[in-house]
Amino acid sequence: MVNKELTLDTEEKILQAATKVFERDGYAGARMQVIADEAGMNKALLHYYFRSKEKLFSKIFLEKYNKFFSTLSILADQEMDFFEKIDKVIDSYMEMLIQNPEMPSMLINTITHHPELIQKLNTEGAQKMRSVLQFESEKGNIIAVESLQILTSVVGLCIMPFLAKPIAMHVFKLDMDFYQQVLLNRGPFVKKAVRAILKP
Amino acid sequence: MVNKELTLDTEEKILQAATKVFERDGYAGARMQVIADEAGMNKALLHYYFRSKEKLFSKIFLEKYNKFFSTLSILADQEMDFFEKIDKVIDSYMEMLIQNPEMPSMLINTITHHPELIQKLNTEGAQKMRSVLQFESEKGNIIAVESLQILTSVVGLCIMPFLAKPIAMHVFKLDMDFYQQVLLNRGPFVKKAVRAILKP
DNA sequence: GTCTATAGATAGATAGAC
DNA sequence: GTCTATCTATCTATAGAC
Repeated sequence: MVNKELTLDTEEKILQAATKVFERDGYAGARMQVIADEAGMNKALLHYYFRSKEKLFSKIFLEKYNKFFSTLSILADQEMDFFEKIDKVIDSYMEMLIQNPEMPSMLINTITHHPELIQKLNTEGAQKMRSVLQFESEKGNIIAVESLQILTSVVGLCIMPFLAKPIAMHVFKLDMDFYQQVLLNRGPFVKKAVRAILKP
Repeated sequence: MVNKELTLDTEEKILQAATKVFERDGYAGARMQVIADEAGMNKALLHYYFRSKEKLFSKIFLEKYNKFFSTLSILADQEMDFFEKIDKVIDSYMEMLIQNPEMPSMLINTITHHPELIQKLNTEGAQKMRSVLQFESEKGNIIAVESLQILTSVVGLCIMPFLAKPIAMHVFKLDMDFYQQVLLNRGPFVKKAVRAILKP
């Protein structure tokens, strides 16, 4: 197996470079010229392959986020204890976040600048999870509350330290290593927190 | 007292119009021409009063967010029961969020596009709150865990339904009235949730 | 202070050679 | 498919009249 870098075809090179630049600079801050430089080719080629900046971003965005939502769908369908299932959701969130810490802020930025893309996200996985919560709530296994309150709590608990990283590091004068440790400890903390919240 | 609109001087008119447009469109999406139209005057006047788009945004951003941080500072200093203090923080968050639901996403967008502005935020209030948490944790009144885990949890629980609003409404096919009710019920839910999390 | 007109710069997109 | 050169649109910012 040769070095993957060398075997990438042009389209893949563009997608990889664009992903990097969009993650770092956001949609508005990203420049087609910078993506071209990063991919080691000319600007015109980006348009040859993807027509426009908008279409290039759309492709990357939907692939990234729909992949995560489909993970959610698979988990919802599996036969297992409810709390085990919640733990697996949290694990899957944390794994994704450690690998892609910019995903939450990229999603928020996209809501502001490309609300139409939100309409194209797969909704199945999240819907299934909501049903699971409603079922457990009706059985009395967890607190009786609108399931949206629980869903937003789990998501908020998972992603907040990633969203807040730049502010928290400035406000509390923290270094990268310390903050990274906080992030790595987040999963176990959230699991305990969610159990405490859900107790009827 | 006459209608406030009529008595505003030019500078205030600009600030009000700009606030509205920046909130709705974000910094990158905002247009000086649109702000001028909204304020009922010419584009050149905006530059006459504020020099540049950047300076205009900076002024509005810092005023808005530092005001909230100073509220936090005042609360931290007050003599009262710890859990009462936490409840007041949550009340103050929820009140601000109901009035300004776009504040969290505006802050996230600013982190991406103007990281230098983050450096100018008042840090005192949040630092005091962290000390309060560390003190209670050492006394054994609440769980023993890095105080950042708790701070990010409280903030995350409060703001998540506001950040997630467009996505949640799409994914679960909800109408505005229903979602507004979820937001109004958030405060009491978060108070209970935080108590559950903090129990040693 | 407030306006009209315009300069100046940037960046996405395309034409056309190879 | 890939490149260079260029068009075109957009938007911030300023010059200058009133």
